[in-house]
Amino acid sequence: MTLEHLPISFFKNDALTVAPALLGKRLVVSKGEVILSGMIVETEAYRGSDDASSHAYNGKTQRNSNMFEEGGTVYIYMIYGSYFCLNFVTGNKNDGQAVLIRGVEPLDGLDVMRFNRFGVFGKKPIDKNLTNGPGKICKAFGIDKSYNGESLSGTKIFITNEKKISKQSILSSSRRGITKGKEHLWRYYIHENKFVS
DNA sequence: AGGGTGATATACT
DNA sequence: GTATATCACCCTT
Repeated sequence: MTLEHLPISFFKNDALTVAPALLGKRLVVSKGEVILSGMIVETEAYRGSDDASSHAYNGKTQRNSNMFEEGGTVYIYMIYGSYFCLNFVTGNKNDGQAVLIRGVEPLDGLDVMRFNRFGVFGKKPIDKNLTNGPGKICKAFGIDKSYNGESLSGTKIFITNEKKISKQSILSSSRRGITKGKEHLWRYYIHENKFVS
């Protein structure tokens, strides 16, 4: 497996550029001996002061402060009291932009993921239910608030090149779960991939 | 379709 | 300090 990090400069672009470009890249989470990884298949872009449904819209708060860090920083938040969501900050410091990871196709550590999600080991066939949603990904990968503020240039969590996705198989749609403001086609996903939510 | 879940921000005493 | 509304979700029917 390729272990070359994507350069941090990759994340210092607009969220609308980074979100589709992340499709087909590999998310790697390293826990000592155990490596968990998967291919990113669905993302959503969130911008700053011009995006009413972004956490950053009303400026910096205790929860979202890491969203105002420089591109290449990890932003984790808890939603509905139960689930964590994984985001990568994009652009420059104080932009308040990020990309939410919504769908991942598991590659390494499937048995551990299955245990994290359902509390059982086993060699059952890969279930799309494992990682087809932002909360599910964090549960499967064991990502919690302790990853908030980590840099993607480190070894705990990072992104590598996996596979080139042809432009035709990248589709976009409106974002999910959005109730505020004007909605845009800022959700990106790989056509007909099983792990899209 | 409907409910569980509790952290978070904001607006009040 | 308390109260209330609001969630970038998941699971079960």
